[in-house]
Amino acid sequence: MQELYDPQAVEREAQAYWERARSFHVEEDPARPKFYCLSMFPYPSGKLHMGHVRNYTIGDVLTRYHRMRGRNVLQPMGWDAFGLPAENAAMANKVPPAKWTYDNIAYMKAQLKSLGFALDWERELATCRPDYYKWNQWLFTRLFRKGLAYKKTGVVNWDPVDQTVLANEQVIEGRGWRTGALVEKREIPMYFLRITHYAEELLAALDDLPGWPEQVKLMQKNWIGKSEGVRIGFPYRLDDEDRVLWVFTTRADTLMGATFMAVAAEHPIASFAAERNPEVKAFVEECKRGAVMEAELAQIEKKGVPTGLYATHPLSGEKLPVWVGNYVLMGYGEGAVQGVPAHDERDYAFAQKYGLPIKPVIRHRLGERVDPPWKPEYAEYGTCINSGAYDGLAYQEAVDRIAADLGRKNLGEKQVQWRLRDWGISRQRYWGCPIPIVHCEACGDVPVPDAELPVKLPEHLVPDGTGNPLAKMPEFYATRCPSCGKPARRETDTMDTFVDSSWYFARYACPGQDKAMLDERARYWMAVDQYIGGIEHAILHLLYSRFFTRAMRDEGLLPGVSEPFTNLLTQGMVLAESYYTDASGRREWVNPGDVLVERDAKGNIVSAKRSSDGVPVLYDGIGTMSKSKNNGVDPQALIEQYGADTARFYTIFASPPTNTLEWSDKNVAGSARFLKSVWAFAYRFSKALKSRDIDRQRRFRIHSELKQANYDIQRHQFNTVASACMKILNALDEVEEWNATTEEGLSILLRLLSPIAPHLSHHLWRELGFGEDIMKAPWPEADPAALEQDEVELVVQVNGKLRGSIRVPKAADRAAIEGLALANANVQRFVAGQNVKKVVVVPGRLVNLVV
RNA sequence: GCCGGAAUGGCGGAACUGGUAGACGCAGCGGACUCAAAAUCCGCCGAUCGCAAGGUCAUGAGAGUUCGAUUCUCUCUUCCGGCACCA
Repeated sequence: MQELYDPQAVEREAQAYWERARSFHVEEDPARPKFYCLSMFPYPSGKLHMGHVRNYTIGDVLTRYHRMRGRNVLQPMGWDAFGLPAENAAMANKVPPAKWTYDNIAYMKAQLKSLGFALDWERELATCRPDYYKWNQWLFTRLFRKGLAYKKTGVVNWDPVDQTVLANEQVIEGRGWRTGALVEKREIPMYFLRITHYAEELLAALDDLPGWPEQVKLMQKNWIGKSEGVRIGFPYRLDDEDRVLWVFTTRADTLMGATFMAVAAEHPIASFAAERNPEVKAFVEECKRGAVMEAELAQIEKKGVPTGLYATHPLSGEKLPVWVGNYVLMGYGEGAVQGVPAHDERDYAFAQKYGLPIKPVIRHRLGERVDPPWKPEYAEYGTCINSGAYDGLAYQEAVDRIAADLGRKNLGEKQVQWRLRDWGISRQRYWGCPIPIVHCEACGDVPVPDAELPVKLPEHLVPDGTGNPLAKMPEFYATRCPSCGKPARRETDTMDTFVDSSWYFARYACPGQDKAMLDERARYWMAVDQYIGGIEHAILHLLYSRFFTRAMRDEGLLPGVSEPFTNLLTQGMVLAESYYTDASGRREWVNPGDVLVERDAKGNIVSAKRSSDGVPVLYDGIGTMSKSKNNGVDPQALIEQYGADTARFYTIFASPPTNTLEWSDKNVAGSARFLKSVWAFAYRFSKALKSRDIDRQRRFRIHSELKQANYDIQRHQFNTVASACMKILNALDEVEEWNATTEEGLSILLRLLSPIAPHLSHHLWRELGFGEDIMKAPWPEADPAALEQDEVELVVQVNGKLRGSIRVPKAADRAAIEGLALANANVQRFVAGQNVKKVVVVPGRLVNLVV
């Protein structure tokens, strides 16, 4: 055995072994329990970043662990290959998105291979390939025929200079990112998927996902947002015609306190009023300026303007003014609300601002009055007052009675309302999956027949930022109607890339299948047993995937499978420090790898300079790795300097998977040092003369660590598993004793370490003669006999404060323990002269004397 | 603004079901080896009082429950993620 650890050589050799043995190839095997372990696939942005390394290392640790525990483990990999960055790169470099994407895939695939992940590459897929997106299109036509996909108008960000639709990301402070023009809202026809059809099921099924973090389930629950309330009609007259203005409210009990109505700027009443009233028109136009982002909308100043119209209160007959309000969302409920200033904070602010009456109708904890300023108690449930027939009723009774009374007048009924909206999938962009629809003047929107699928996306175009190039390309859009054969126009919008990623996990099960979207192999592998990815996907991607799985189930593609992911692990983000210099007048970001930092004894930064030229740099704090701040750490450099095992070990050791990980080059050196000392220890072991002795002390320590490590691995706290490896090595290394316990300990250490640092473990396992392939060795379990102890140490507290410790026989009874505790000299100092009122004994842990 | 998280030494983090706060590692300091440096090895390492034994304080802030709270409850602060066209 070589004396020095050469990670590059060890890794090359191990990877060649796995390649030769096809170690990661998997097939369906009904005889063994299956385990489908999946990490979210990457967007091929250029090269791997540390977030990828972390994500795939976590997945690989679980994959190798379950493999050693005898499961048939599938871990595939692919590419989320459509999307906006490819178009941006295309514009910047005048290269087609396809070429840029395929080049990136090739580079990143080589990087993934160099990290030694146990991936079955024979299942690789890329969403931009026709053999994949064909099935997006196929399923879309099925959903379209069922009415689960349909067309209606939707609102988009419009850049009036480039004459193009912008993504939210491309709108910066209300302006287009390339043109700087003020962005406007525009309504255009789009295709929607009817996710609301499954709203009830998507909500209820969250209770049957014990393997998901509570936090994610709660976010999804709130996002779906079921609320039970009452739909209420307020009659009004328009153009000598009787009409009804409908609102939805969860607070029908406050109906008698309604003093005004407010409608969204897009509401038909607003449009009608705008035609007659210039003030309303100006306000509606003002509302149309700006972007569509909810976060922005929610923070703008609440404003409104009266339409001049009045609606009739359905119970009191009072005339209520109808306003247009910029805080009313057209997309939620009816696009109109009742204004109850006394019991709703937003309505209160609105009424205060415009001098509208405030009429308290609920007795709240502070009494019956509503006086400025607003207090949260005003919005709480209470009994009705000033409400005529409803006085004295509590919330539920009031709602029931009011709904019943409204029902008799045909002006209301109880209703369930969802916050969840249908999913608009149309994108006016080139680099995506074409929507398989042909627009025919005679036949309308006709889905492309199966035989003509896929609708192929031409791969040679270069977008120029002024709209979708497909719409300027007759060879693409000029076609004939599949139904009547007359000339027709092909849809040029493409699908939201979230569609691509909503079912890829099932497609991995069916490599090579070109006759169907999925086949019976998907039934063997689905659902994914462990899904791993960033917390930033907690809502959209995961919800869309849950929806798609149900849509596929109902198409007969996945019988009996409703949930795609049985267990979910949401990893934290990888952060790094950022530094800049403003020597040149504007901020120039310096990569932390090029910064020399000087710290004081407390570790605070005293000064920092660029290593290349000594220019002083300033510290900007810690944040997500990004191109704009030039603080990305390139995993490639790390792999080249230390090897893949160190990169993997560090990302696992640095923090638990769910935490954010703050990058530090110095800590990497510590991980490298540990792997080096494992090698050094193995080398000395290989040379040593071994006895057959067992030493109980060390064996106890090793098996205690192992027991804890096995618990930690099950709860996915991998950083302490890495610590356990260090602790075991420390225990082995403490004495120069080469016996049977050393050998056992080393074999435990290598197996425990192998999911994290597989190359080194693989090499040493063979080198030391433990076996042919460590992946085929059984996972180590703690030996209960090794954990037995005759004596235990108990901590002694007086009034909850630590005052000493005692050693007692394992079987000692309460009285004996109490006696020993009181005999302790330091304990005596604090007990002397006082009454012991109570003695708490926690077996195996502590004694607390209360005086 | 709304929804969901997080906060422990100079730093990353540990602490099992409410039971010894700071495991393991990094950085730092002192020493050994060396002509010297690197590497390696040994020791120290929350604050504070004390010659020492030991004491006191301390888990973002403030309250509460408990024999005992980093852990449970309430209020607040700061930071992070998401908000439907970034992926």
